[in-house]
Amino acid sequence: MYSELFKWLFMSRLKEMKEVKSCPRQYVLAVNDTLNVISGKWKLPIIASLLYGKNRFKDLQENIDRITPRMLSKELKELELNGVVERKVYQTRPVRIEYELTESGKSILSVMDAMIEWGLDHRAKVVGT
Amino acid sequence: MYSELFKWLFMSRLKEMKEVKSCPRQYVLAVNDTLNVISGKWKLPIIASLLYGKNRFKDLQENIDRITPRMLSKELKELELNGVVERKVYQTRPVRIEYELTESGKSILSVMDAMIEWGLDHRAKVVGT
DNA sequence: TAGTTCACTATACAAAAGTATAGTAATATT
DNA sequence: AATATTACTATACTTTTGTATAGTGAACTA
Repeated sequence: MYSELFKWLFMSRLKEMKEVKSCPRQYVLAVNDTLNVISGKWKLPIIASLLYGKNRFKDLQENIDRITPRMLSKELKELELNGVVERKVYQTRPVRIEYELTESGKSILSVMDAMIEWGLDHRAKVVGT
Repeated sequence: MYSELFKWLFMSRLKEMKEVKSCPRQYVLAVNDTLNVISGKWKLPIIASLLYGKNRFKDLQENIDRITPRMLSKELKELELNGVVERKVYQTRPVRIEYELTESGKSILSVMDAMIEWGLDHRAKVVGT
């Protein structure tokens, strides 16, 4: 488990560098990578939609309530840059463009699992007290 | 595992409600709760700092590089509202105020673990290809 | 050939998130 | 009595993020 080590995390933001020498820098990067992929209003709905099977621009636009083409386009580009989504161009006439989750994209469900678990637990604790 | 069910998630943002009837609504809430707690520029550094043992306002301010008192105050209030942090007032003269992570706050490390794991994996895949 | 679909882009704007800088009130220290 | 520390708050501003609305160009369809 990383938890013990995580206590030494975030050295980039923490000042007392001497004491945080042993901090695993790559963990900070890993957390930031993950947050970049899932933060923002539309990233998760897009990922969920792609998991759900909708993969053309139009499909996504119809499937995700109130998203504008600008946002959809922008977010898809970012997700592609981040290696989470792949844009495939099929050379039919007319060309058909499909967006697919990469392996990494699909495996982000593991993070969702952790978030669901924590969220449910937390809600129970807060309501319970 | 929640993964299979997660495919039916995000009904709040998805239009085709008939097909998503079986969606576990509480999972969506759980994910949103979790994201609320960890998103923003300063939430994780604050949580990390508190784990690390720094718990007075001044400590946190010195420990978190470049945070302004306005942001620290604002974020601590939000974290308190969300049940992640507890503000304790000790009736000494002068009063001493300490911020502590609640049980929920501490357990958010499990989410971090998942994010570290995914982030490292993802980085390896992206660099590796 | 007029209209429709697909896959976007452009421009302008509004709202949310974060920053900079200064100030306050209570107490303690010299 | 003057200065310092703690725990903040207030005001104004900038940056980032997201929205609204319209338009483009290529192909297809009636």
